Amino acid sequence: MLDGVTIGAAARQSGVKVPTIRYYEQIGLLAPPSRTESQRRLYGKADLRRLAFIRHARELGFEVDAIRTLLTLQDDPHQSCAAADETARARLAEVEQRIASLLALRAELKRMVDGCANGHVCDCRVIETLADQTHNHGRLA
Amino acid sequence: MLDGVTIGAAARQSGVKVPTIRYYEQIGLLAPPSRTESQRRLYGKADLRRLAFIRHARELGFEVDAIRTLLTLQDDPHQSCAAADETARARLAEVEQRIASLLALRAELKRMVDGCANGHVCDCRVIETLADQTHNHGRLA
DNA sequence: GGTACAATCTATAGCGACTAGAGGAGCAAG
DNA sequence: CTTGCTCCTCTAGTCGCTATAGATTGTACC
Repeated sequence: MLDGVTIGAAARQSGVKVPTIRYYEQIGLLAPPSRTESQRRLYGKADLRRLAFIRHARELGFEVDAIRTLLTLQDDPHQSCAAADETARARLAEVEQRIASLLALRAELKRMVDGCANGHVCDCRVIETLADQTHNHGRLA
Repeated sequence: MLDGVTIGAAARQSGVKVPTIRYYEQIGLLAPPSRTESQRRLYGKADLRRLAFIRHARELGFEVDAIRTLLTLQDDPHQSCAAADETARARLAEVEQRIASLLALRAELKRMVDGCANGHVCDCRVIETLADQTHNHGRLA
């Protein structure tokens, strides 16, 4: 199977934008695909799967370097999966951290918004809340 | 008031790094402070408050442009607070969205990590989970 | 076949929000 | 006086794209 789909179709199917696909090729995340005579890229099934993989991982917040690692592991499945597990674990910790801080943030934003009488005159606490530095984690006074 | 603290002290007190303070000045988020004879920046109380405000807002995930808006409102408190409220509301929506997707992500990562027998041989599902774009139980190349 | 228009190509520059480095000057303490 | 820290300016790099320019090429319709 030497033929495949054009970059546009690949973009549609994978959900990765055209320039982003080219960018991934440029940074070596995606191998250069075969080309038509007129130098157009042709993507096969494997490329599409790889693209979907990348996209999914990016959506999950994995950095490109982490994805590179995962892809290497994928390419050589006999390797230990410890690295993949490690990567996922690190990410999980990160995510839980992030969730916690976003929950705190949401509470604060809610407080801010609630403090502002919706259709009323300026009784707004948004700025005061932001200016309020009782969240001082700086040492000293 | 001609004196104040140096940029290093300001950084320590506000929690904003020295180069970042200079950067904020450069992009007009912070007014150029007074200087010593040898051209060192001197920050007063108001500057420190503003820096803390900026930092707090950045921590809350406000973009620099949004902060600029908030600072303008702060500088002229007679203006309607609707804009500030609006900004905060938009941010809140964003944050709730973000939390939702992170919760989904956490579930997926947990599933991934749990799928990998901890100290054991490769039974690892990290890569499969990531490659699985349709939530089918397909295998990958 | 002609013509219009979409998709593709390369190459380069820009974005946000910093961060790092070079190379030099000032200042406080031993 | 010298060591070592802080500070100065300036430029360039980071990450993960995104946008633009200008040149082909492929496709659809007549």
